[in-house]
Amino acid sequence: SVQLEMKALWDEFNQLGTEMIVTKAGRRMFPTFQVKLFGMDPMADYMLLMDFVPVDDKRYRYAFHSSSWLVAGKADPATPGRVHYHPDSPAKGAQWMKQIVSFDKLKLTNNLLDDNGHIILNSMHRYQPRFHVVYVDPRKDSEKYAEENFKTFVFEETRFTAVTAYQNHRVGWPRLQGSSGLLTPTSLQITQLKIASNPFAKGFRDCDPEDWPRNHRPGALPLMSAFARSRNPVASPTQP
Amino acid sequence: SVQLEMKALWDEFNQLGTEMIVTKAGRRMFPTFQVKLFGMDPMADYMLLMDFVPVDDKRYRYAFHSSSWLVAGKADPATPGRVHYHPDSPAKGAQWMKQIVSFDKLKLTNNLLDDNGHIILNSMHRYQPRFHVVYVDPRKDSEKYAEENFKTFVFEETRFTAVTAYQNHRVGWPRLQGSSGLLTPTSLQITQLKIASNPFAKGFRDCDPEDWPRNHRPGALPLMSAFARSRNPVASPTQP
DNA sequence: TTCTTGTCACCTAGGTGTTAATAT
DNA sequence: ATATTAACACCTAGGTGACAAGAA
Repeated sequence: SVQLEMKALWDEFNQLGTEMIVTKAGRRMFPTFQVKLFGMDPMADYMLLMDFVPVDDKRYRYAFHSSSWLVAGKADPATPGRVHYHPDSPAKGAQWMKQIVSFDKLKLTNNLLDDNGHIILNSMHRYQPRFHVVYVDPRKDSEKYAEENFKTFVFEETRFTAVTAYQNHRVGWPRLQGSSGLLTPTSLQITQLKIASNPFAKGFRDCDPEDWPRNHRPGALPLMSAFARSRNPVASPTQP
Repeated sequence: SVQLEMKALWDEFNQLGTEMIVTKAGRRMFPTFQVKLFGMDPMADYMLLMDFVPVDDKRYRYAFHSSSWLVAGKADPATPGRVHYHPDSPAKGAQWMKQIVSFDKLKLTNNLLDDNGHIILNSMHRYQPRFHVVYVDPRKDSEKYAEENFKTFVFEETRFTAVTAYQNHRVGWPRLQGSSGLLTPTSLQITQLKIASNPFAKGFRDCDPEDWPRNHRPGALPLMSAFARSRNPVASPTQP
C-alpha cells in the first residue's frame, strides 16, 4: 500500500485548483510527489515510476472576473507519452520502504521536442499524476506476467492544471466572504500558497517569517497559518 | 579494468604531496576520486566501494624551514575501519560503465565517534585510497566465493596526508629555482593548486579568471596554467 | 486578448580556504 | 609550538515567482 506524503498540503492546493508551471527547460512540481510504501517484499527488486494522464479531453482558460476556470474547447493533440522512473530504480523493497520516496527530480515541460527526458504536458490542460510500482520478475518469460507484476496508485488530490504562468493568482480582488476587507482562508490564491509553502519562494514572502513548512507535517492544520499578504495587496481588476 | 579520471590533476597534486582536509563534520576529497570502468558483465550486479589503508606506520609533521614532511613518530592507534559504498550500489555493469563513476559523496573525518558513516582517518598520517569492485554472486552460498568475486584497484598517485589544516601552504618563501623572484611551477603549493583547480574555491582566486578547470581534460598539460598568485604573495618565514 | 518566453533578484543547500580562538 | 575547531565570506548549483517583452 502507498501513503501520500504532505496530503494536507495537497488538499489545500486542490481546494484552490492546483496549477503546475511548465517551462521549456523543465520545472519541478510543487508540492513534490512523495510517498511512503508498505508491504513490499524486502528482498525483491522494484521499479518505481510516475506518469500523467489527462483528466478530460478539454482545454481550459481562466476567467478573471469570476475567478474560475472555463472550458475553452477540445483538448490539443496529446503530447508524447512519457514516464519518469525514480532514479533509484531498481532497488529492493527494503530500500524503498525505509524512507520517504520523493520524486523531486521529475520535471514538467511544454516542449514537445524535449530531449531531457522530462514529462511533456499541454499547457491549460488538466492532468492526473499516477504512481506505479513494478515488481522486477526474475523469471525469463517475465513479459508474460507484466499484468500481475505492477500496481498503480492514483491520488485525486494531486490533480492539477498545467500552466506557463499562474492564472489563479491574477485575481483582481478576492471574493469577500466576510464583511471586512480581510482575506478569508478560501480567498488564498495559488501563488500565495506556493510562496507560503515552498522554501525556494521565500524571497517573495513579506509576511511574518513564520515556521510555515514545519506546520505541514501530517496532521497539522495548515490553513490558518497560510496567510501571506500579496506583494501588491490592493490591486484593482485590470481595466476596471 | 579501471581508468582513473583526472589523472593529470592527481599527478600534479601527488608531486607536491597531496593533503586532504579532515573535519569533524566530514570533508569531501579534492580531487574527487573518479573512475571509468571497462569489461564488466553488463547484466550482472556489482557493488562499488572504497576504503583507505595507511601507507605506513608513521605520524608526520611538516617542517616549515625545509618545506618538507618529517616523521614525527609511530602511528597513532588505527581508526575504526570503514568502507564507503558508492550510493548507486548495487547496479548493473551496464549502468556503471555508461558514465564516469564519481565518489563525490565520500567524506573524510577525524571524529572517531562519527555516526554519519564517513571515513575516519588520523590527521597527520598518510593514506592510500583503494577502489573495490564486488560482483554480486546470485548463488546461495556466495560467501564461499567471496575471494574470487571482488577485485581491488590501487592508484598510487591518489595517496595523501590527512590534515586538519593545510601544512604545505604555510611555506615561508618557496625555494627559488630561477634567479628572479618569479614562482616556478614546482613552487606551487597545495593550497594554491586546490584554489586554482577546485571550482568551490574560486572565491580565493585573484589571478586571471582563466579557464582552469577546462584544461584538466585527460591529455592536457595543466602545469603551465596553474599559476595563481598567493593572496599574501610576499611573506617572510615565521620567526626569521 | 491571451498565452508564452526569457531574464532577474532572491532564495535553498552546500562546498571552499581563511582566520582567530582554543586546545594540547 | 603545534594542532584543532568554529565562524565566516565567497563561491557553485539550482529552484522560486515577478516582470517585461514577445507571439499567436
